[in-house]
Amino acid sequence: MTVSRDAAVYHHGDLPNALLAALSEIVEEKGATNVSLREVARRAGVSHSAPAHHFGDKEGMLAAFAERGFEILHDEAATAVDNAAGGSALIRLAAVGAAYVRFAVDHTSYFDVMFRSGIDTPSHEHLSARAASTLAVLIGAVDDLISEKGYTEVDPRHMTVYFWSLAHGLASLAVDRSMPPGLDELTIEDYIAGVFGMSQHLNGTG
Amino acid sequence: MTVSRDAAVYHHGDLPNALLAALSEIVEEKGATNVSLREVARRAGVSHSAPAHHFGDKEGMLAAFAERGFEILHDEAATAVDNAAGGSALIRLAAVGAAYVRFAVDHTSYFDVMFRSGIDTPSHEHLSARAASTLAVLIGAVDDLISEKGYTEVDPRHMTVYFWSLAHGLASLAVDRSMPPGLDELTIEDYIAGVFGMSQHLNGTG
DNA sequence: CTTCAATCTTGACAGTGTCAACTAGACAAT
DNA sequence: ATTGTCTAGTTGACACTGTCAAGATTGAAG
Repeated sequence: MTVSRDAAVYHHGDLPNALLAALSEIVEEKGATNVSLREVARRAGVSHSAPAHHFGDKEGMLAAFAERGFEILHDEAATAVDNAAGGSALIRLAAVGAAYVRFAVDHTSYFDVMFRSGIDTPSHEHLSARAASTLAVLIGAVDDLISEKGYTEVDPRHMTVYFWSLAHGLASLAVDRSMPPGLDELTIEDYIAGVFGMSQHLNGTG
Repeated sequence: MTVSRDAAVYHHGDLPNALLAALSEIVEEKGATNVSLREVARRAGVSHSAPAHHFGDKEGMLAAFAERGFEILHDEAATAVDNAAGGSALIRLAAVGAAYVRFAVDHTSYFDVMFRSGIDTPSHEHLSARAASTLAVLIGAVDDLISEKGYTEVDPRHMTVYFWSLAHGLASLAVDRSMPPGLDELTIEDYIAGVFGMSQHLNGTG
């Protein structure tokens, strides 16, 4: 994505996308906490303050990137539900969780910026809207489970937090590669099967 | 913790502790990603490069702080197990999880630095040792559950990751205050009861 | 009293985020 | 063709940052 910089180019055509692509590279190399606006600009072949012109400030740039992350996550979670349409509600719920973890592992730079770059999500309107609509996929799957099982004593909000915690926690551990000793040689699919299988085992349906 | 700076003080007596106390303040105010060595130094009333002298560099300072966080978390988790010594192994396991979440909420600055400041834990020997011994508390509680229940088909490593994910995920959501709509007015104790209660409900013992 | 190591300071350097002022180009109206 | 105007990008400056080398100060051991 690094671009040779001969002369000033005043109309790039699609600079915001180019900047976010450069950002993605840098996050992958050095982590979300070691990003600088100026290096993003350098890699995109533009002047040092071009990014701020498009995104307002550094946090704005990270928020724009995180927004895209939520779009991708939303789509992948929704697709997972569709692909598991033939199974039980619990299967679909586990599919959402697995999609969440796979997203974190396959798109680490997005996950890193979304959850660990220090941006204040609520203060970015578009970003928090995307986050909410992503969460809605999970909530829908939980509601399906509750109505399928006919649960009456279960608070759906608690169950949502339960599955969200499970998925987000596993995703965090996997991205950090901080698995327990003796478990770090397993693949991410092993973790997913183990954890969501544990959930089903404890549920007595596995 | 801010100290008036009249003249040079060459032997503070306990500067490392004073620096980490100042760090804690700043993290609480502005988050772990907005910390600077120089502001830490200013608040402790010393010169701008005193922190680097004690901790090597910025990441070293964060690592030293994170190390203390793991010590506290270890102690609180171990205490939780002791306090639940009369109950079942599952009760003790839930107590460890609850202690984990309470630690994150009550000591947000520690949690923030430990897991979201971008430090590379494995490259800090003391830090990763403390992290491992903290994890050992959880592993012990899992082993107890498995032997108490007589599980034979359950991989203890999978079960460890399961409970760790649950606790770490809930802690992350709670610290970020990113709970589902309609659930943000509940207290952290509600979340804990809901999530670990969910775990027991699915297990058929609650 | 001397030496010495540890503690902390001073000063410098390159890199950073942000802001104001400037410029280049596209595009429409005349 | 000329003009005007809006958007996109630049330039230059400022205060702040992490890091490093060199110096200053102190407590303690001999």
